[in-house]
Amino acid sequence: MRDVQAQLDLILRGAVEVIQQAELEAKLKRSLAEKRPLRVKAGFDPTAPDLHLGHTVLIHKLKHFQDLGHQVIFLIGDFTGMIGDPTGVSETRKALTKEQVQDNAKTYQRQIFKILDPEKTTIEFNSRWMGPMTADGLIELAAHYRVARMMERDDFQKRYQEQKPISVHEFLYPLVQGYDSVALKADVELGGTDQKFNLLVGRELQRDYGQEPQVVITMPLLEGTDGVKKMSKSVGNYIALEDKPGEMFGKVMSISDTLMYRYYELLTTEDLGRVKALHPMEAKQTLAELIVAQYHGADAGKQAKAEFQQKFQEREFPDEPDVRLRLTQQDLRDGQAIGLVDLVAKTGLVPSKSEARRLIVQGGIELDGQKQQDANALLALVEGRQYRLKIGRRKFATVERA
RNA sequence: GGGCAGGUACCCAAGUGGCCAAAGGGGGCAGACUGUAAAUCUGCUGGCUUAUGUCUUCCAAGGUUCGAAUCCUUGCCUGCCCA
Repeated sequence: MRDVQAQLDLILRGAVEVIQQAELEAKLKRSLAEKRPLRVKAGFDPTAPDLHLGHTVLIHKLKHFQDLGHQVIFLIGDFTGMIGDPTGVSETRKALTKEQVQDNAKTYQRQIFKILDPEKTTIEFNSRWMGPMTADGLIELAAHYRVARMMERDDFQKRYQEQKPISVHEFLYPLVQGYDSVALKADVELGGTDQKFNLLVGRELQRDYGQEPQVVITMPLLEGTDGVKKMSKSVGNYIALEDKPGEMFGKVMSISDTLMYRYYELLTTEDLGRVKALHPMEAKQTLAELIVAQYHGADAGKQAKAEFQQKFQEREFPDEPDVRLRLTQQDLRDGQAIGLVDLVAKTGLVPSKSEARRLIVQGGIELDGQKQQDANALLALVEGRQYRLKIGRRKFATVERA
């Protein structure tokens, strides 16, 4: 184990806030002296089956602790997941069923080991202690915190002022998360900056339960692909760890340059000075390749890059279209031609015929490289020939007569 | 339990009897421009056999009316105030 200063350097990298740094130093010092690794906890809500890059900011930080020889606890909030974290939401979240939570939790375990060392990682479920807790226990827990303190929370207050609903069970969420730290005797808890309130509840509860309060380390929230809102499953601006290589690559490429540097900072170990010296597009492709490689392997990274260049940069038709359409005799009018609108709609890459028509009129459709703008066009397709249909910017289909 | 204010398209939100498939904003999609982006500008954004056509929409079910997102009744949901 490295000395305190060396550990601090790594631990503080990228961190927004440490509460309290002096306590952290003391804990590290003692850990070193007693050869007792710190217990480092980070909790995740299994609200959706996929982890995304936003979560990996924390997971990377866990990895740092792991590399320093500390005990990393990946806490799956299967119990809290049924409550739904009210943090940052403007309305009550829907609760998940037990089955959903379990399925999602399984996926989580598979995904995090692309970063963490499975041998050295403890996985916990907070249902282990929350499940058996009786109503008495819950009431006792609830007695440890005040409503006024609860309402200090920005999001609760905002909702309250805006006359939006707050359910009582949402108050339980911070309490349970805090109690997790008690149950796990956590020395350190990691979380996003938005989690600060919940993390601090942990400190207070630990103190109340006679434990030394955990050190809280907050990490920045990674912005999603839109570059504005935090990456989140519910907003849909996320890059999932299990996105297909091509999709993952494409999503990374669609982010703004500013955001790209942020991703470099938080998701890689690349030297930022060196990255900034590169042409932005080069840098972005390298980033995309790095990320794909981490989750799908080096080959997949290279391949995704090559495909992307072919498909978008060279504006060539990809080897693998999204859809291969084979038209039968019934699809053709008089056994010969097909309306352009019908053809586009038949690929299923467009939600309705009206949408297909709109795309045509707006110049979003190309057949064999030719822009098609006549919505009423009838196409006579030659048998045995393959046609290439480009729909919008990123949808491709091949068409032939069966 | 009582009083009051609300529930409109993916989201926010306007609309209080016909001119409403429903203003405006956001988001999304497309085009131009580019570095494949971002930013910007423009257009589109319920479905259908594309029609100055038609069908289905404004919490739900009934009702009034030639005609309802708009009025009435009941129900469900949300918030506030009082108890």
